[in-house]
Amino acid sequence: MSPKALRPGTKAAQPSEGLLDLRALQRTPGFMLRLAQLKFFEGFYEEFAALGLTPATYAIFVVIRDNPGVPPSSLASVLRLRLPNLIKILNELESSGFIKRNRSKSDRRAIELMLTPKGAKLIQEGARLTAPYNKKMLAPLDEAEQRSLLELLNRILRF
Amino acid sequence: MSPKALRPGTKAAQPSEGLLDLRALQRTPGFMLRLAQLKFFEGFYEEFAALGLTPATYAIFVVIRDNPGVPPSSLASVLRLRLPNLIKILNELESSGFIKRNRSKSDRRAIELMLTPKGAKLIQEGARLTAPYNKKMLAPLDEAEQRSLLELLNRILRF
DNA sequence: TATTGTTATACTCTATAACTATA
DNA sequence: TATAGTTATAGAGTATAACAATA
Repeated sequence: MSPKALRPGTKAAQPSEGLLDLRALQRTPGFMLRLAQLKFFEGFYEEFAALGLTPATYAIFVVIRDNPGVPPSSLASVLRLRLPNLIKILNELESSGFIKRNRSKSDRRAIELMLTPKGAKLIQEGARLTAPYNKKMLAPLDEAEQRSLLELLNRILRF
Repeated sequence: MSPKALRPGTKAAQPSEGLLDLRALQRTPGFMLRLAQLKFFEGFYEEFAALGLTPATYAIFVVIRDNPGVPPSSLASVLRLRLPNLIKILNELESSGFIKRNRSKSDRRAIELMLTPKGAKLIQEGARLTAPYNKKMLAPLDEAEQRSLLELLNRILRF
């Protein structure tokens, strides 16, 4: 692969950035996943800032859109958020008029989450930014490689 | 691919987890990267807890080991940590006797970071856990796919 | 004046415990 | 008694501003 700066075992002092031997980290999937995720989230904030969407609220909108009536507990589970932390976000989204909470008729403890028309409009606008955003983030990969990456990630997570 | 629960546009109420339509998120690289990273970090804490290593300190040890004399500013840059946040971790690692700070002779503002023998021993023990840990995390992928994933992540990050 | 390292501090994200209302 | 949702709160991670020492 990339013949990286070979810096043998010299005791050379203060190596400056760019000349560092990072090969061990480059072979560490967890570290590379962290850097990739940081890159995607930073890019997301730039791209979606005008709409006020964050990665978390984007995912929340998408799941409610595709699963109207989903309860907070299921939503927290699939998004890997703790329920109390999700509730805080839902409170903001509801008081801003983007989502609605309905009491279930069959189990009056349960909440059914729905998008309001305002929320549906917001995620629809967000969805229009998604393709160009992903394209920019994945620019170094060709189409087949982009599909491959997604498939490998899905397999790791056993979806 | 996986013929996922097809749930057409029924207005069906309170879909329970496992029956949710998550196809949009599964096609969202940023979201899948977040889930994969969470999986790797949770697995890391289980595997390395006995040694007291975190993902952050593991990476710090590896970079100093492979680049003795590296200054904090370069370290922060490659690990994508803000310098003040890295300094706090370095203070703990130094007072625990794992690393040492030397003043540079040529530029007396600069710090050269080194592992102590104790620190070198710790990362050596940590390195022995790395292969089995990565193998467990990547178990759903065969060898070629594991290499492919790493290479795609490296390309995204232009390493 | 600019740069390296450092401290102090604020903010966001995440985690746990406890409460309510329904079952 | 157990469960879904909620509140309060503590902790970890991450951000900016300001300062000391040196260049």
